[in-house]
Amino acid sequence: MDHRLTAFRELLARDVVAASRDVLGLTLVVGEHRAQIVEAEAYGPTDPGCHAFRGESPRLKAMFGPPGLAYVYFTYGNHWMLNISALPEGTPAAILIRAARPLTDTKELYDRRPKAKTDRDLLSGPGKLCAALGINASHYGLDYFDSNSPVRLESGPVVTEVAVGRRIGLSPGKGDEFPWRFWDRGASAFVSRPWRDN
DNA sequence: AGTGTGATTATCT
DNA sequence: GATAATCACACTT
Repeated sequence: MDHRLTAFRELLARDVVAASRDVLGLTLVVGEHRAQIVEAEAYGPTDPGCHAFRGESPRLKAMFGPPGLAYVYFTYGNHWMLNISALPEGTPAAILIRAARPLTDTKELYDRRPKAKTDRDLLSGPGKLCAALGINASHYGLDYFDSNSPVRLESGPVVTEVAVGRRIGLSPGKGDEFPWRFWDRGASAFVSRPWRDN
């Protein structure tokens, strides 16, 4: 593991917000596909927007586990979401991977998302990303730092132009005002909501 | 570019 | 029985 990825791993163990910023630029590898992460959000303990706010449950096992596991869940009757568990075992936190830029052949991604017209439509949202990459319950709990894992992280450039905003989709009063969403300004065309800081 | 709404189901109260 | 870390489409400006 190179320095960039090692540094991210250490940050992931102690600061989920800082890690959500640092994850930008890293390479998400799913099977044969590779994509550069361009948008992410932090969810942590004492956060009303976090699924674990009301304590542990079977679904949340990965979030309560050690840092670097895939927390995958299904929502709105339609969409899978892909997260990276953070903070030490017993402390619930996660990074929601919201958008990425394809780095490898996109044929299969288009097959899985027939409505996509351009490469920017493939991974520009957490539900779209999971659909295009084929993420589902079978990926639950996988280790992002295991080089044999079907879902893993590899190194990538450090992103210096990082924009910050409020998290998307939270109800009023559930932490919707926390500035815990980060995206790569230089890749804004591949982000779920590129237009501005808020 | 922005607003509103329906789809559809696992999970928890 | 209510809710949800979304998406796509229709409609307005």
